[in-house]
Amino acid sequence: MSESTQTSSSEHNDTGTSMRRKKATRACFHCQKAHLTCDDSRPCQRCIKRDLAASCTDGIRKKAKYLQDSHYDVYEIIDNKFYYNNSTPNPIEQQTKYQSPPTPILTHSPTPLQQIHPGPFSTYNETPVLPSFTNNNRQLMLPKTVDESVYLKSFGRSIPTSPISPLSSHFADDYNYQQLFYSRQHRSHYINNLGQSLFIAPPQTNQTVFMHNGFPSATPNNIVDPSTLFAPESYPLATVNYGFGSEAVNLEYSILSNMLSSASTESLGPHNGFAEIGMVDQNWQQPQLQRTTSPVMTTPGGLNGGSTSQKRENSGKKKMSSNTPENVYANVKTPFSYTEGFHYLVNWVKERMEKDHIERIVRALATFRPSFIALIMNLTEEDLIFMEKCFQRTILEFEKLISFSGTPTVVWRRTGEIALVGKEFLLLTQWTKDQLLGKTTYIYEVMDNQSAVEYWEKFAAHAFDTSRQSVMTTCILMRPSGMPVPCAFCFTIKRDIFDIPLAIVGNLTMKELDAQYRML
DNA sequence: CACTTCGGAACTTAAAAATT
DNA sequence: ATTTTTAAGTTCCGAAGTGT
Repeated sequence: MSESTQTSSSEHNDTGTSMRRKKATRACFHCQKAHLTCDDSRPCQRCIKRDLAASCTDGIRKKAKYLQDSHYDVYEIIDNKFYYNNSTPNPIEQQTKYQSPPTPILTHSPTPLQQIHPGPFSTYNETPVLPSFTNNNRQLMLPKTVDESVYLKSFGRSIPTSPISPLSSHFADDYNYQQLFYSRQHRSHYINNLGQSLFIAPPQTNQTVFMHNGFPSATPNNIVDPSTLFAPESYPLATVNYGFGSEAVNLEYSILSNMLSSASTESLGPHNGFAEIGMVDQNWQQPQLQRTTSPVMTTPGGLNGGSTSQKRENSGKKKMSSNTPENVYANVKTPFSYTEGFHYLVNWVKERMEKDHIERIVRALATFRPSFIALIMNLTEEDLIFMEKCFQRTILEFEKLISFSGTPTVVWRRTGEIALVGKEFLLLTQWTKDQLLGKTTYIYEVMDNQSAVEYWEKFAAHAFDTSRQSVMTTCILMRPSGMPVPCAFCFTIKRDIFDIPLAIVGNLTMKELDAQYRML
């Protein structure tokens, strides 16, 4: 302890040869990976020497453990009301850890009461807890757990070299391996639990969907725990007890098991809006992943860094040939199948992400799934076809618009499938139009892992939040060369007439790197 | 002999516990 | 309220391995 003070205090008043050099406040990705001395400049000296200047970005830092399992990662306060989104802790840990109730999600405006509840609440014998703000549990106190506060704090003491570093970071596949074992001990505990929560067959539950007035609403969340409905602490119309406790688990199970195992639900035919989104429970307790034996999954892609970019040999790319409104209306004869996209997402994530990232994405998906189902369930095939026409028609309009804007822009579907790219985006990312549109490419595939996770979390949080359309954030795009491009990222969710996200328009501008180059 | 990899010591940070 | 302890994370030294 005294050692360390000595070292740091002597750093600039003493020329002694024995003096230890000051450590870099933040090692770059390459140095971190190589366990070598870095410095605070970007690109750092070592990277310059090794010709890695272009990709010298801040290394990844793990979120502190106490923050890792915080489910209040992203808060927003809007009109004194309070949304949360993002990763809930591993339910198993959570059970013991959080005596405190989940934070209710307030909808921005009263909407018709609607409930979807995934069966019995106490699968694991935990009683649903009532929401309350009076609790003084640290986890419920805003400033402590808000991402931003962490951010600010770190600014307070030592200014991070990269302003975007706390939010996103470059995550190369091979590095996942190291990450995974970086701190084996406490991690393995976490991973084991997660393994269980994700891959052990869930108890059987029937999902019931309650609608109010037969009226689907655009409420961000619609799980209502009946026991909280009449509780004084509960909110007048739509209280949420979701993402916590057993429901969360069930939903997670269902979404995962369904998405991972079910054969294509596409064949279910018309009137089954469920199939359309590919996130249905349709026999979800049936082919219950054979994984029960090995709860700890090995992430094939992530662990060996091997299967880098095995592209799906996309079967039938439904190209949007129509380039006039007339064509759109004439040519679209079937609904667009989103199922494939969601399945692909799950496989993609499974293949190249670390356990906790998988978990976060699955949770994010589970967050909007109920709303999705509620909205989609009473759509007819015709509606779906109509929506697809709308989509394609919209794309046509965007196409014109985008050609005039100078901002790198991409438009993708709710599954992430890229539908339109501006030339500035191509310049920025160095992908060719053909690479992105020629075969189905998903927006998260051109992001680094961390950014992909964050994107899905943010999308989940805003998918059904009609009070705001745009989300500002940052993300790191990956060039074909593997070079990360840190960007400011703003995306806008365009919804269809049923309030279902239809298209997402993303604007990206390069960040940080140009600043670094200017420093040279 | 140069270069790479990586175990683990040294250091940093921040929460929790102890002390005033 | 302040200080100390504890726990968990990060950096990078230097030993060991690999290539030429």
